[in-house]
Amino acid sequence: MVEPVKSSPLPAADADPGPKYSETATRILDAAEGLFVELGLEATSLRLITQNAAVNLAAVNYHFRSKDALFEAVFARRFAPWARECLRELDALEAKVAAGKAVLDVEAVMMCYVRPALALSKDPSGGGALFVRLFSRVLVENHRQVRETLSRDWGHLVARYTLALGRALPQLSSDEVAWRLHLGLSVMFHAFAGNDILKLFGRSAVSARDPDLIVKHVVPFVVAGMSAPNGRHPAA
Amino acid sequence: MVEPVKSSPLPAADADPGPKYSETATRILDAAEGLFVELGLEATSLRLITQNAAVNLAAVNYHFRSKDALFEAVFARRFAPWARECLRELDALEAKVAAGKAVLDVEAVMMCYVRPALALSKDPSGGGALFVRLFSRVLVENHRQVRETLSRDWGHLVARYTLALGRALPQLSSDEVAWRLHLGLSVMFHAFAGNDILKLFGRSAVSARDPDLIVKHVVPFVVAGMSAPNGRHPAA
DNA sequence: CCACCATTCAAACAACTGTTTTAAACGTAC
DNA sequence: GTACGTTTAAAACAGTTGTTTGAATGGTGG
Repeated sequence: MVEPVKSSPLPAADADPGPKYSETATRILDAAEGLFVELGLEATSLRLITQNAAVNLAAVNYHFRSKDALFEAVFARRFAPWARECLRELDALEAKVAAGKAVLDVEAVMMCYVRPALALSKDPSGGGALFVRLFSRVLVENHRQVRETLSRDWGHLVARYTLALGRALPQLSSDEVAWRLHLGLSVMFHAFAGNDILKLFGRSAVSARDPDLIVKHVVPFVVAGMSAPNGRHPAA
Repeated sequence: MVEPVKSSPLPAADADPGPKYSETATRILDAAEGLFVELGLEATSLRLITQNAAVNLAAVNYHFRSKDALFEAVFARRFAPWARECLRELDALEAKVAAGKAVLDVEAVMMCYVRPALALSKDPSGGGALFVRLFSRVLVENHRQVRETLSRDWGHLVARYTLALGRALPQLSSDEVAWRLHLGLSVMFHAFAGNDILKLFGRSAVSARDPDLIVKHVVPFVVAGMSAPNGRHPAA
């Protein structure tokens, strides 16, 4: 359980490092993370968490207020740095475009999502890969608290992607841009999360979970989907 | 709670009608369905179910063996007819193709999924729309029992789609066909389930849940994505 | 050394969980 | 009428849940 050395090439002076946790709190967060992903919030008991973390039961309510607050902390610990990286990617792209050193096309915008997601999936501590799956649980389980935090603190992130994609697809209405972003992010999100419907049927020929392989297949798919000609409804 | 009249134009002689439930059992299934979707399996207590269904607590263990078996029954009640409809679509398409009355292209194959999914979403009882969301819960919550049932009884359904898509995309390797099917089904599945990531951030410009609107936008996206030129990895 | 703080610990709290049991009522078919 | 499958009712079962309590512990600064 050695903390990985921060390897970001640019320290990003304005980055809020976020709260620091004691060793006990960190052990709780790590244990809870894995269990929440595997079993879900409701099916994971505090006793199982503290047992896996080798800490006392009361430590959870001491360091975090409640089980729900613990879940929020587990989520926020990974989400905030990731979202900041997404913003940095968008900033970098727009700076390059402004300087005439890059073109703002669909692929460039999508790579601003793919690169942070790929970095997460390859996080050597394994926590990043867990987080992606945790995120998809949040999506379908619809946790009220997390949803409020996301829309309050990170709504502008979505706005940034929407704006950039709109510039890359000027021939589409803003309505259609929103749909393309919705669909495109959906594929990538669930691809990285490993939410494989075919696997449910025991018939997934998609080989395992190599993040680079995911990128290789998902990027052409999404770029083509997003760049599709204007939607006309095919005969049902 | 009036049972909708079966409106299938073709009775499909070989269709297994599945188990019939008493009125009490049906009321339990209906109440459980809504609660499982909204709260999840673990967070839904039998007492809440029986209270919503206005039946006695013991009725659950009488009609279904256990809570887990009830969940399976809730899932199977909607899944089986839907999967049979998918098979019927594939049969019909292949018959048409064999007779020279249709071409086996990507869109035709995908419509064999879209039409049943659309019918579900428009189910006037509302149960179909609930089921799609329940299905996505099963996907991320990874219920062992349901997974076993699906791979045992319905694995061939996936094989059928894979085969058909492979014929529609003869220039792709079977590996790439599997990836395209995985990604394409993923978009459609989560689109119909309403798993909207942008909504999590409170910034979904995607107007509501009109199933026809979903089809209108998702079909061109998926067809384009699936028909994308062979994947080469763009520079990270 | 003592006081102070944060932390840990075992124990207990009331509430809720799925499930079972016992009993009594209901309608229908033989 | 008697038997049977169904349903209701109320109660109890043994476990587990999140949370709280109060005492014990540990190290740091005065």
